[in-house]
Amino acid sequence: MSEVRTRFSPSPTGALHLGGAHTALFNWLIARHYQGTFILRIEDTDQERSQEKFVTEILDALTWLGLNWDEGPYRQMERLPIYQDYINRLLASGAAYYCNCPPQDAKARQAAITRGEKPRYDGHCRELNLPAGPDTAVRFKTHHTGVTHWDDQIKGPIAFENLELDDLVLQRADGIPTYNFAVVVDDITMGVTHVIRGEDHIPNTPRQLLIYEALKVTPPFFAHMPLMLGKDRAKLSKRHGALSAMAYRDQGFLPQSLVNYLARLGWSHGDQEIFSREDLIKYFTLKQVTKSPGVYDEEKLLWLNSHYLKEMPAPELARELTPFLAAQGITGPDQAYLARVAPTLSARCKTLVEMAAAARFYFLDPRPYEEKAAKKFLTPAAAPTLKEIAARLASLPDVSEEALNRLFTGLAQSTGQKMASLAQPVRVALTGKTASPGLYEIIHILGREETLRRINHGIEFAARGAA
RNA sequence: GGUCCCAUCGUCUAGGGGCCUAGGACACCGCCCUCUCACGGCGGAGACACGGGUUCGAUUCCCGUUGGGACUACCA
Repeated sequence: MSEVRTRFSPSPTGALHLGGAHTALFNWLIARHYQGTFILRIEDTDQERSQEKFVTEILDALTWLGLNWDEGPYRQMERLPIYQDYINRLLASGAAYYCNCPPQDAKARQAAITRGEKPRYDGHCRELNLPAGPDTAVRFKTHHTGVTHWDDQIKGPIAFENLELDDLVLQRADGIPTYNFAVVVDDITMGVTHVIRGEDHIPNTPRQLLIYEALKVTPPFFAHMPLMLGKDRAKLSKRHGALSAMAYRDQGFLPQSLVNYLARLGWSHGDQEIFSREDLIKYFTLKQVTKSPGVYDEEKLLWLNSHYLKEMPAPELARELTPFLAAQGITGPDQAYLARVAPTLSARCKTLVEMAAAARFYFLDPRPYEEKAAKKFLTPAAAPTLKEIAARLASLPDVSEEALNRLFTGLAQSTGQKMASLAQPVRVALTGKTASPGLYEIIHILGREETLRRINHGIEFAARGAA
């Protein structure tokens, strides 16, 4: 096979959401798998809704996800002369014609659908041979007979009766091309070999195929991916709380989690669930893409994220965690200290946001204590125990985890108290909570001095029943 | 409404005629580990939408039904 060229072509009318990231990933993966080229194209012909800030956001999101592009970003609005050239060819060959009918009214169209009618252009100007002029659009002269079909690389053979298609507008009255025409011209001129997009584009494909035919160009392969659905099984959208890729970053997800999750939605490689980027590039082919749509499941994404959090080396984890600490009021944390802190938290947290919150006590005084925790464990009865622990801790030669283990188990044996009744009051004094990383590792990281300070505060609280 | 797409545990999926007593993963439940919470380990519950064919034999192939979805613009 000659060079494989895929493209991702978002319209900058919103941020890059999960569905878009899914499509972008599949295109990127195919390009990388076949050592081809991944093209980025901005489809900004909708002047009304396109915004420059979304272009920036989309580029940032793709970059964050690690979906680097080899060509582009091309912008359709910068390619107007190219489309005009192709329009002229179609006009010249009689495959297109001018039309000055008023644009179809959106409301009227909806009404027609609910009435059970098919809203389609009546072909009024089809044979009128109108010249160019103001308020004049260019329409495609669709064959009324025959069948248009293709062998979809994911879905298999798909066919449409040409009679079902009407004469679509190729170029608006203002000279700007419409989607179905611009894609074809772009995919031709950019040498795209595999058009991989959501299955919501299936109905567009026969129209585009007819344009290829009129242009006498061999069409690329088409592959229509299964859509990503919300819990209600409808196409994922804002009302499902579908977030932009960047929002996932802000919620403490790692890009590798998202990439792994998105790759496994609609694609599989045997029973494997965890895929490195290299694995994905090595194994990803269209053959293993499923036909049926998949429901977005945040629990599984969360599981993947916790997996990658656990697996991440401490220094890197410290670096990733740093920006999230700011929200906790912790700025410019010592990276070496944070690199000791982070691994104690990584198995207990599913996102960086959670982890930053859980890291709080390592940097800040745990008071005020969590009310229930203090009430249950920092009781007057616990005060003597805490004092004894403080005393023994003060005279401990070193605060290694082994030494601490001996201290606590020794105390448990000599006093006959359960470990839990020894550990929990200390835990609350040190962290303000009943759940935390292991006591010995906390003490070891906090250091003897800080630990004693906090235990003493705990003793004060326990003695007088208040902070 | 019309056209098109889809159909295995709640979810993501493996399997594409006999290997299926249908496998894995998330979530769920139980047990173990244990200073708490997690991690981890072990175990459990849980699916081939329905009806016809084809075949010695269908989860797997064909048709239909049902269900779900997408599209139906001078949006992309």
